[in-house]
Amino acid sequence: MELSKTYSPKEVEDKWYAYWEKNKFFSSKPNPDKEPYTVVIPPPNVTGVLHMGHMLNNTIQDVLVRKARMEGKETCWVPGTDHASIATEAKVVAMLKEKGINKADLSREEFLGYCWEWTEKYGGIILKQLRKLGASCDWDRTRFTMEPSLYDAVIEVFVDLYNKGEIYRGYRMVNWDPEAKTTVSDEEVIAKEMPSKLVYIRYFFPGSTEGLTIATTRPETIMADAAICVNPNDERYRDLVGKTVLIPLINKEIRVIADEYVEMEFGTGCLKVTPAHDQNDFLLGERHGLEVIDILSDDAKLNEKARILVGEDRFVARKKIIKMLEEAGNLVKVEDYKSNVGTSERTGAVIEPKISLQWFLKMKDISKPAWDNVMNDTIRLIPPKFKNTYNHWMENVRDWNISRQLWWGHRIPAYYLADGTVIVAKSLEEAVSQAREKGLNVNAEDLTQDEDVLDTWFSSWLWPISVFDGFKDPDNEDIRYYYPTNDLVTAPEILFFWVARMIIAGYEYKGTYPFKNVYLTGIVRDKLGRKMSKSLGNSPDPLDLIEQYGADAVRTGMLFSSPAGNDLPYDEKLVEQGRNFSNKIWNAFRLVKGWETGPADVPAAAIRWFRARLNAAIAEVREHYDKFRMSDALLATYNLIWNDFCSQYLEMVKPAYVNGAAQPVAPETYEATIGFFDELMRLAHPWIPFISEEIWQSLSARAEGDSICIRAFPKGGEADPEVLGTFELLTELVSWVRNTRQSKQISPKESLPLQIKTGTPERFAPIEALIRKLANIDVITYPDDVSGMTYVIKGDEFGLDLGENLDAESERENLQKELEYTRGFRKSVETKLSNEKFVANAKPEVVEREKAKLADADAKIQALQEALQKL
RNA sequence: GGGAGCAUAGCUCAGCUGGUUCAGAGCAUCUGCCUUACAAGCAGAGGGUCAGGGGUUCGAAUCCCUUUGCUCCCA
Repeated sequence: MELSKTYSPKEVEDKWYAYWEKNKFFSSKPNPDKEPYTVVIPPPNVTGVLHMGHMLNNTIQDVLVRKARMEGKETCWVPGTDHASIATEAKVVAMLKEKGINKADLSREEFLGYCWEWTEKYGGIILKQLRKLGASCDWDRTRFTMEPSLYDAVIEVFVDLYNKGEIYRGYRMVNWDPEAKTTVSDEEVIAKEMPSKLVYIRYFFPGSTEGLTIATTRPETIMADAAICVNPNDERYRDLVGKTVLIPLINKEIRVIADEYVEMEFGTGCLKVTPAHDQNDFLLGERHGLEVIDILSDDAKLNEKARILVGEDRFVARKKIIKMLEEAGNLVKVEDYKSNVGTSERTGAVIEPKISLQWFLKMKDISKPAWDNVMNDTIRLIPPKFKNTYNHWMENVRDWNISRQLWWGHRIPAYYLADGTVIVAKSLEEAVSQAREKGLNVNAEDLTQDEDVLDTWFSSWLWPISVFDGFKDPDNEDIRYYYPTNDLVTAPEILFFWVARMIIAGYEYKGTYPFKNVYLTGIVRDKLGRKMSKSLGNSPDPLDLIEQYGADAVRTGMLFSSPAGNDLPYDEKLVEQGRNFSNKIWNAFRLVKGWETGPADVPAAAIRWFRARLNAAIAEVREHYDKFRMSDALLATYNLIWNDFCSQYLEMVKPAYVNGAAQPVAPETYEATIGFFDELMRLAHPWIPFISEEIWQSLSARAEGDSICIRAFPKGGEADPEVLGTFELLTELVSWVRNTRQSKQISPKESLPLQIKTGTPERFAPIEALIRKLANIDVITYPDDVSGMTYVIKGDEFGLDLGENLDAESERENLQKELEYTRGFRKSVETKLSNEKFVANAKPEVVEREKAKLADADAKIQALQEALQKL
């Protein structure tokens, strides 16, 4: 069969993925005889599509999972999606708008119907895309946060925490999106620097022409002022504390208070305190018992509490009020100013800090075990630098606002009576019976359920438990076997939103950690260092990349340069490098497959060497894996295959051509090489699952239903240091010959004679054939003296007779330079060794090493001197 | 404003408990090759005050202090 010169991944990848799925290699059942290895996927948005961040994150998971599977563990990678309240609702609202339908005109049920329709249409896309990447998830276990079992879990947990007194309802400052008319979470607020005005306004004392001046960027909120605040250490205003001033235009009397929060240097040092419309002012208001006056309606227009400008939009009011203040004689001056303004990620509207009635989860007590067990390394964060960030967050943990003014999601199971009494229960029926138990004479019609839904994270924090139905059926086989899971791979951006909260839920509901290791990936950035995003249009489409280069190439490309926790500066060159790697492997395979076996010499030394080299590399790769150094593990595998196997080993053993005909290789050579190739493919399989399977299947006859996926990951063995040392010598010698040819412009095709002067000719005997082959040497002799171009490795001397090509003068110069360098080197080693403190303090093996360096240098100097004399 | 991190070759980064090969890898550059697996390749080469300064140590890219310049998180 003729094999193409270049590897074409497309058919190969589709073929093998279908084969894997058909044979259910990725499905898992609890097996008490095997050690479980479990990973839960960070659920992507149900209506999302695959982006570069998913690619990075899921490739790392797949590598870990595939390796564990090959190591014989009962491996279970649970896939799924979350419902993404805000994102999905926004998409559905936009879709309806295009059809001319307004959400406000729909009933809750009608709207949810559209949401489910949307979910069914787009919900599976991202999971299909993960298959293209090669993700070895147990697809039969695919879960969704809105499916019945997981939905019920969320409701159950809410009720439970409410009954434990951990959930309460209260007024809090939230990020209000006046366009979407909902609360948005902190991470959905994007700070933008915007030009604004700093307005200086005079507040007069009652019945006086005296007053004080404040500076504000929000003059339209003065009607909501509850106080003026100054710093208690501020000499200028000390006397004013306790007095009152009048709010301009509405002449309302407010107090002057003192608090260290106020910065004396900023503005005039006087701060107007508006508890309803600023987070810090709200806290200040709480401390000083100030009134909260909300003058804005849900769509950010002034309401009747403002008394003036009622019905005006906040930005229009801002302009108008400046003019009014000027006319009333309260305006001092207006300065240009730049301020950071929060905007909504979804709608772009300027976020309004707003007092609102919300549901909260108390965090202080419930998060304690989650805090402790990360700090004491029961759960390891990788890289560990994130412990600092985690600690800081836990130290200052704030109550979690879990309600969202949306419809798509888990509806809060709180039921209200007409008088405002709240009953929290799993269902309306239970709420009714609960109310009756309390002696209330109510029917279902008397209860109204809370309109709001829960934050999406309030369902995904249960993910590692709920995917195994750990709430519905707390003692089932799956949860007992798979929980706690092993590794979690995710982005540092959601360390608190998701990871910390899963740990909290883990301890609260299972009494133990949800996973052992948390690997935090970096963020994929473009060449300019910008985060890849759809709106910037700087992200390649992952599926196009896979189409163009193959999934294996994209996987390796992503991982070549992505140490844990560090950002990945994406460059298509990396994917190209990945593709080239596939191609290299493919061509090595073509070479080996083309061999005919027959009577021939066996390059035993080469085989012995590669065995040793392979063992050393496997040990190195395993160590990198153990420490989660993914890029290093990949690069070690890559270099082993490309440099050691292809450039060195295959060149050593491949048959020569005689009279245009390829010579046969010995059966032993063929067997050994196929064996190595097999092992290399297994070692590389987690990184490049498709091509490794393709080649592995063709190396030897395989049974139907067999796969590299389920074969053993190489364990390696002792790497003979003697053999490795001899080959280092060989490599240096060959490089020198090649280098000499290059600099003297002698064709690689012209063979040369080599002289070796050594005290240990037995070291060279087994590698003579290899020297001949790799350096194109015809005759090797062992004279007492070498001549021509000479070279020294440790104490051995080598000579190449170049005839007229030899330039004695430049050769002398080279040797002289080498000699000087070696003498300098020797001197530095000697200085070290003659330093008593060094010999006394350094570890014995370090001293031994220095002594060996000295001996080597001595031998080399002697050999160099001899060579120089002969010239 | 509070906290954390980073600075090593033109670029992206390794360098793990201070000590062989300690100044590395990949990409890029340059030179020579279409050598019967691979030009998506082969064989070579050049390139660095380890951000600046100080200290600890027999010994520092590595530990400590400091200056400068970036980044992230929290407010």
